Amino acid sequence: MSSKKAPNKKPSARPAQNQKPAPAAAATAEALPPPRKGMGPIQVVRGMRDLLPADQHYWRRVNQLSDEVASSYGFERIDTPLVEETALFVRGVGRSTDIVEKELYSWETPGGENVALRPEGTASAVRAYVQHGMLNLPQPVKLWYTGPMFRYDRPQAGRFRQFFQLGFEVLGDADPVIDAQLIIIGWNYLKALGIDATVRVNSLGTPESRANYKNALVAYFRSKKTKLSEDDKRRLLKNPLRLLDSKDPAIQEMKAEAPQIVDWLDEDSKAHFMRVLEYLDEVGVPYQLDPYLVRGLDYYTKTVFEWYANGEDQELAQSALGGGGRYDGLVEQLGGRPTPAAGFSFGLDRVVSRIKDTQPSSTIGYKSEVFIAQLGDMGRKKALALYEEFRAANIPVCEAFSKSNIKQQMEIANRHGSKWVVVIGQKETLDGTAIIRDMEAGSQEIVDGKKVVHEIKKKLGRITNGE
RNA sequence: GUGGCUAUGGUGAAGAGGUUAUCACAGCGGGUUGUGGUCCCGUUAUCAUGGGUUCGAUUCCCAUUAGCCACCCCA
Repeated sequence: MSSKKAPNKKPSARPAQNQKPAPAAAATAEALPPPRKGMGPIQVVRGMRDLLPADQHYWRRVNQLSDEVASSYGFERIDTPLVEETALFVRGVGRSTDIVEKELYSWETPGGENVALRPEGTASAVRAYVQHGMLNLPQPVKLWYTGPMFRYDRPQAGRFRQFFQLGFEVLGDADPVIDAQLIIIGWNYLKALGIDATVRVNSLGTPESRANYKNALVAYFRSKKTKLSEDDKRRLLKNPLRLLDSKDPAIQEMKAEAPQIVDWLDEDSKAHFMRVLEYLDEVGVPYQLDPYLVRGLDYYTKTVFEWYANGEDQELAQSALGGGGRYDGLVEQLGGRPTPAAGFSFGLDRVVSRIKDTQPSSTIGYKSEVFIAQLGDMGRKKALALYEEFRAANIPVCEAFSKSNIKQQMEIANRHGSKWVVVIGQKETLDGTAIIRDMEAGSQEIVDGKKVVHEIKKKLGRITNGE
């Protein structure tokens, strides 16, 4: 019933809770859909994308493996909200990082809260650890998660505003074996997907040793200030460690003479780092020492690492597949007791695009070995019921019930790669039979309508003579 | 946020300042309503959006938007 003419009732399907009395809209009832003047059909928002059916099997594989790997290493899944208080990321990730400074999707709610779409997962995991008193659980607590993250970055190949991360976090343990094992997990994960990658490792030491090093570094580059570009000068002030990452050839040269962080590590950090490397050696995980590796988030201490895909095509090799490290200060910084922790994450979009490149897919779409074709209304009814029988028997089966033309149905069956087609028409319904056609041989036989599923089971080798 | 390149049907391409914008693939329909993968036929585009130059633009110019690339940064 349409309530169009109802005099007093607003036909609003979805009454907004705190709707303001939009004055303009009241005047013209027609003006509801915003007229995107001159525009074509609506498209995805910039930096966002659809994961189409054709790609889903890659994602399924990646997600299944995530689950397997995580549980085989004793990690438990956690899902945190996509929206958190903005302060969580400001305090967690670091105020002066780009992620917070210019890439945060944040806004004020109608209730006046400052919230943001999560740009990464660690801060939320730590927040949950603190909030739910997980310090009372046997330590360490091992958590893993996967889901979309959001950064208002400029899109590029392998870089989106909504992207998917797989993350592992180990909270409540300072032992270097944790760091090593995280790297081993990542290594095994990539290996299982057939991705050839190298992990680069470095140590940033404690906040104190890092600060000392930073001073030394700044002093060094100050002395060469005249050779620095504007960009690099800005970085010198804001985030000097990043200078080491610069692709500027001038910097590359200066780097050689620059103080190296290893020389500034405190004894504890140095010993810690050595242990990590020893463990990696023990397991035979190949790694690359990278004294210039600095991560973009402020919370890292001691061990840091990043994965890069090996191979010629530099486009993808440029951007990290994932990375992580130890963050011994973060839990305290977010209001918990001082708690050591470490973790890492993978960018699944990049992982998927990598396996797409190296391992092109062959199978697309839903595959089943049996197709049910029907003719006439009686046949269709019978077929509909038969479909349920197959489902109950756990036999993958497909159909095209909306088609009445048998020819078309055969065509579709063929496209699905079905090996057998069960045909039920007027005649079969009346006789209580069904036709089973062998698509490869091109032959067909008539069977008892009640035994169709049984016959197919036999053909699929699910029943041996004994039954 | 800065700079460069690009923008033609669902996809991949071709195209010229001017009457019906080509080609391939996919899709849908059909080849006399009970049988497939070949074949044949039909059908599928206001040439990204807005503006300008011109008698005339999809083709030239500008802006916008988006994609890609480099920077920045990162997963």
